Amino acid sequence: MADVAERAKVSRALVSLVMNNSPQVSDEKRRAVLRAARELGYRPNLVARNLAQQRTHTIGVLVDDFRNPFFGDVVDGIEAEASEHGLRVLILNGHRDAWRELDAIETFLQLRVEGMALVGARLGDDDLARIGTATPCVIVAGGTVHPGTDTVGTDDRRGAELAVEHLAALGHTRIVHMDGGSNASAAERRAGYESGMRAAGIGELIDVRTAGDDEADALAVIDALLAEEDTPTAIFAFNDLLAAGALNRLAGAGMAVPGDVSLVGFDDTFISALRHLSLTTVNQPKLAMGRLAVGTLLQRLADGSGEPIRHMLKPELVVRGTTGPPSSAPPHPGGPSGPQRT
Amino acid sequence: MADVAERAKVSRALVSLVMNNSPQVSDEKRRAVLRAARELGYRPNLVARNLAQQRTHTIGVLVDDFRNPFFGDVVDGIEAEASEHGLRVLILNGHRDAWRELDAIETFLQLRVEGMALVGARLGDDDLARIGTATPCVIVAGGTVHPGTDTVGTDDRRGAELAVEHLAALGHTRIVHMDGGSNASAAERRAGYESGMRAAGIGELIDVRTAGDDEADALAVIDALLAEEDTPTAIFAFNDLLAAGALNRLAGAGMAVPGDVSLVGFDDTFISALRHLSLTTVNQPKLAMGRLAVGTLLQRLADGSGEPIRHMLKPELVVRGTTGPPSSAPPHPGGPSGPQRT
DNA sequence: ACCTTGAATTAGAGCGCTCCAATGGTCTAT
DNA sequence: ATAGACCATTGGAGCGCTCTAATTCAAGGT
Repeated sequence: MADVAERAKVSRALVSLVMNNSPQVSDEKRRAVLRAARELGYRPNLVARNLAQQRTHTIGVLVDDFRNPFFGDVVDGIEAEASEHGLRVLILNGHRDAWRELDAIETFLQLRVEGMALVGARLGDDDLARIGTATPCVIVAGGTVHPGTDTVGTDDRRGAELAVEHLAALGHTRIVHMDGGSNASAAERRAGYESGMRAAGIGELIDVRTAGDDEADALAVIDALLAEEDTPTAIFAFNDLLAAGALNRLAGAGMAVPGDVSLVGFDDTFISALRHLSLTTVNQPKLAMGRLAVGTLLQRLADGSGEPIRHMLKPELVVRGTTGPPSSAPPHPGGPSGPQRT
Repeated sequence: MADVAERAKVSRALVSLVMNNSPQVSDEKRRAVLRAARELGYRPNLVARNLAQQRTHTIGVLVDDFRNPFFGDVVDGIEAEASEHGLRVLILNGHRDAWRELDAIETFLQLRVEGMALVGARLGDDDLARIGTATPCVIVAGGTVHPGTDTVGTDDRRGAELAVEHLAALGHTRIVHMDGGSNASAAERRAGYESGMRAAGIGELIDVRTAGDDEADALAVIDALLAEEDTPTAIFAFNDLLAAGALNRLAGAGMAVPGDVSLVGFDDTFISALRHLSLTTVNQPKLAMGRLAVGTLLQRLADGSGEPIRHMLKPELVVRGTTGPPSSAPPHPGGPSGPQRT
C-alpha cells in the first residue's frame, strides 16, 4: 500500500480512501491511485483491514452435515441474503458431531465473525447460552426453542403431525417413527409424531425406533422391523435421507412401497422429488429459513439486546408416491373415521 | 491480551508464548497465564495473529455447486487432509458461474489464503494462470489439463469410454450423450464418449446433446429426444444429477428404464446408489481426490516452483440397474461382436 | 485584507498479535 | 571465583490497514 501511495504521489491514507471508494476523493487522484494499484498488482489485505477496522463483515455458518441436501438449500438462502447486505459468509462443517461443532464455533469466535448461524447444530442450551454472550448467534433448524437464543425454524412438531395425520387418514394405524437420534430436530418431530398418533386415536400404537439422520442409519432399523412379526404398515422417517435408506432396504427385502408399507420423509429435499423415489414428505421452506437467519442476525446486530427473536415457519405436507392405503384395510372413501387433529 | 498479561503478572510476550504452547515456558507461568485467560474469558484474536504472523494457515476451497453431492464428498476429503496438517479450510460457493467464481477467488486472495483448491471451477486457462502466480492453486475435477497448473482429477475421458463400452457391449448402438454444458469436465467426457463410440465401431452414430449438470437441465433434452422419431436406446449422461433428471422425465413419459432406454451417469454420488434409482454410473474416487488436492498444495507450498503436479485417478464403472440390453436387440451372449476398445 | 466555510488531503496513532534481540538468572565446568 | 552455556522472560518494533484530527487550499463573504 505504501508502494502504491508513493507511485501515485499521494499519502497512504488517500490510497485507503480510494480502495474503500470514498466519495471524498477527487477524480484525478482516484484515477492515479487506481492506476498505480493496477501497475503494482496491489491487492488490499483483508486481514489487516479487518484488524484495523475491528470489523470483519463476516458471518459464520456452521453446517451440521454437508452431505445432506437440506443444508445446502438453507446455506443458499443465507448466502443470498448475506451478500445483499455486504456480508461475507464463512462456512464450516460440523460433521454431525457436537464436539466438532464446538470446535468450529471456537474458530468462528477467534476469527471474530460478527454473527453466527448454526444450521442444525446439535449443542446443548448451556453451550448455546455461553456462545450467545460472545457473538450474535441464530439457531437455524435447531429443533426445540432454546432459552434466550434467536431461532429460525420450521414447526417440526406440526410437520410431524401432518405426516401422521396423512397416514392415519389413509387408514394406517400401525405407524412407526424412525427417529432422528441426536439430531437437533429429533425431539420435536418425535413429539409431533406422538401427539399426532394420539389425536388420531391410536396413541397406544406409538412406536419409536432410534435411527439417525443419514441413509445408512436406516438399514439396521428396517432389518429389525422386518424381522418382527407385526410389521408396520407405515413408517414416518425423521428425514428424507433416512427415508431413502429405508426405501433401499424395503425394496431389497421385497416389500412394495406403498403397497406393503407407506413411507413419509421430512425436509422435501430434491431427493424426494426424484420420480423414482417420489417420496411423500414434509416441506420446510429452506431458502426462506436461510434468508430469515441472516435477517435475524442483522436485526440483532442493529438492536443489540432485546427479546429473543423467534421465527417459526409453516411446514407443508407434500404427497407423492410412497404413501397409500394399507393393504389389509382398503381406504376409507369418505376420509378418515376418527378425529384427525387436536 | 494485555489484560491477561497484567493479571498473570507477566509480559505480553509470555502470554503469546503460552497461547502458542511453546515448550520454552515454565509450568508455573503457563498455569498462571492460562488461569488469567480463563478468568478474563480471553480468546486469541486470529485476525491479529494472522496479520502479525504473515500467515493464515488457511486454504480456500472453491466449490462449483453446493447442491451436487459429488462436491460434498470431495470437500470431505479436503477437510480431512487439511485438518491433519493443521490447516483451516475456507469454503466459498461458485454457484456454477465463472464470474462468481472469480469473485470468490478474489476474496480468497485478499484474505491471504495460503493455497486454493478449485473444485469443479469453470475458469479459462488465462484466468487460472494469472491466479496461480499469486498463490498456490490446484484444480480439482477441473476437466482438461491446464497448462502450468497443478491438477487432481479423474480420467474423465477414460470414464466416459467405460460407460460407452458397457453400453455397446450390451448391444446398444444408438447411444446419445447428454453433455455437461459449461461444466469443467464436459469437454473431456464428451471426447471420451466420442472415442468410445468410434472404438465400438459406431462412430457415425455419435450424437451429443447439450444439457448441463443439474437435474433440471435434463428435462428439456429428454423431451426433445422423445419427440424425435429415432429415439435412442441408451443415454450416457454427464453426471448423476443429470441422469436422475433424465430418469424423472423418462418415467414420466412412460419409458421403462432399462427396458426401453438404458441410462448411465457419472460420479457415483450417493444418489445413484439409492436402490430405487440404482443408477449405473462411473465412480470417481472423490475422497481421495480431496486428500490429494491438499497434498498437492502442501507439496507446492514446500517446494515452491517445479513442474506442474498432475494426479490423474482411475475411474471405475459401477453397474447397477439402469442399464440392460436394448429391447429391439437381445444381448449378445458371447459379448459384443465389434471391437471394444482401441 | 481578513475571516469563514468546506472540501480534499495527510500525519500518525492505533488494531492485537508475533518475534527478534536483549536481559537477567541459574547451572556447570574450569 | 569466573567464564561460558543455557534457560525463561521481556521490550519493542512491525504486520498492513483504518480513522480521527489536523492541515492545506481555494472560494466566497464582508
